[in-house]
Amino acid sequence: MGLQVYNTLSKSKEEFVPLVPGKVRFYVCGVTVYDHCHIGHARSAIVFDVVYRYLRYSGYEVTYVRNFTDVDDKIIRRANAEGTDCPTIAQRYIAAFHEDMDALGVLRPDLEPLATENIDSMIRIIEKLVEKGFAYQSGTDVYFEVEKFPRYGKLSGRQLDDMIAGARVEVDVNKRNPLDFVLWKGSKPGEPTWESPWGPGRPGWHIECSAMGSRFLGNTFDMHGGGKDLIFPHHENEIAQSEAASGEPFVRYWLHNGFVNIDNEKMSKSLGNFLTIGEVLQRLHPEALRFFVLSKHYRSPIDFSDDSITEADKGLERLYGTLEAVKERSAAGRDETFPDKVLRSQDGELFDAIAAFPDAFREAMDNDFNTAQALGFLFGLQRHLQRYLDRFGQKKLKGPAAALALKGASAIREYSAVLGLLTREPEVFFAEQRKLKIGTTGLTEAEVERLIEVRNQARQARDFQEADRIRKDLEAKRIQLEDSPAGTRWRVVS
RNA sequence: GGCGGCAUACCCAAGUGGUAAGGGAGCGGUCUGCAAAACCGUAAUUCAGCGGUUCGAAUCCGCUUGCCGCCUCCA
Repeated sequence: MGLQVYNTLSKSKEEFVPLVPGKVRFYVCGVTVYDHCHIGHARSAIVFDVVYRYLRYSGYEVTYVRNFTDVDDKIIRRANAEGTDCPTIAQRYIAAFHEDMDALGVLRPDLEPLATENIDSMIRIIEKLVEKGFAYQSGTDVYFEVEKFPRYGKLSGRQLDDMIAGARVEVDVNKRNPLDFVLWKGSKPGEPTWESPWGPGRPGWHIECSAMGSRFLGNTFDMHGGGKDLIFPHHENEIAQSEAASGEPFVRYWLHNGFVNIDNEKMSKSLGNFLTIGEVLQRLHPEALRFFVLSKHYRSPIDFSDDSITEADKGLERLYGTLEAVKERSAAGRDETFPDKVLRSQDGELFDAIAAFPDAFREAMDNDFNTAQALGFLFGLQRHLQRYLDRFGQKKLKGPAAALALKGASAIREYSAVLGLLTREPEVFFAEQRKLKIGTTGLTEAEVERLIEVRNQARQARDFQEADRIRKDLEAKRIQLEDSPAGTRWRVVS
């Protein structure tokens, strides 16, 4: 069985069959660039990054588009507040977004279109909608008339009547139906403006994604992703506009990721429990944030807390710890190759675990991107590998013994790379961890290293009382020492 | 009011009809000068409760309880 994905449209898992065999056209709603991104954006970006990576790993040729909404009320407001213009604001936060994504190891999509560079496409769709009678001009605005589109509500599972009955639908005298949404807004003084058949103005939010999606991926494309909160109205409206205009189905599979809560509360600016990606990366390794996100299924809500990120941190360190051990202990014999029979004779259990791993990993990922299960399998392989290393005590591995260990390590790295994890050399990772956390201890790296040096001299002189005293002092400052034949390592514990 | 989701060991979490993965914490052991890390062992006769379908259910159906999200800009 191949890839199964949960499709919001059918509310069930479906076999993924791309429109064109071997190719996937994939669109994800990007961000509105008016402020720094928060960890909710990070989750969405990481989740769909893994979808992208896994599709490519599975052999698909993927065209991945993620837009920037760079014209919007919030951007205008911010520009006015700062006495500058919208492009300045947009460019600043696009740069910040890229900085965050790069730090998180989120791959750049194949295309990152800007709304403001696709106004013509939007106008053409709106023209077609007016022509076909799905849209009407009212004053200086143009609206989509939801009652003209019978399938309205099919994604979010709502009935028009139910929605109107809800108390929170805004009343607007310009609209024929309160649920009609704006396609084109007549401009007010001081706002960015484009010429159009309906006078100067700017596009509504929903039409942007319809236009960029169809322009770069065609009238019908395979996958569209975004946060759960976009299901209604944004994605519902995209479907209505696009399908009304083209007369073709818009998207085959809709994927939506769950929210991030903070200490079991919804993250929001009004609650003040808002964490930007930049803030979190001040104290948490980017791969640990990734690990945290991927340790739970992408559609479920996830709770960000000190405990949950500490767990993620420890899990990652365990994985990297084994990679480091392999690297240190298997230096010799790196270039030698041995037949499987020879490798298997070193340790049948490890050899078989390595051989069985790819299918297990794929099975997990094929099941609607079950990264949590995939991670579980990764730990299984890690344990086999570490157990194998431990069999040799402190001895260095050579020849086929080393080759088997290296084979295990490269299996771990190959598949964790599909998750965007374990992408660094282990010693680089641990050095980054120390650098990140040393600030919370009140010491500097140099001070710690000097104390370790003093302690090791004491140990050499067999003055264990002094050595243990230094270690205890460091421990009190949350610095943990590990003695090994390769020397003394240290880390900051949470 | 409408729509949808969730409830699995101390905590996090996978499991979607065949007899409970994994991680963290704890406890015991191995290793170690002692530690730490790692490894080994240990933890749910049971999956919110009740009823039903089935040879068989955490998994399907119904009801009950509790929690959460969306319906307004939102990842």
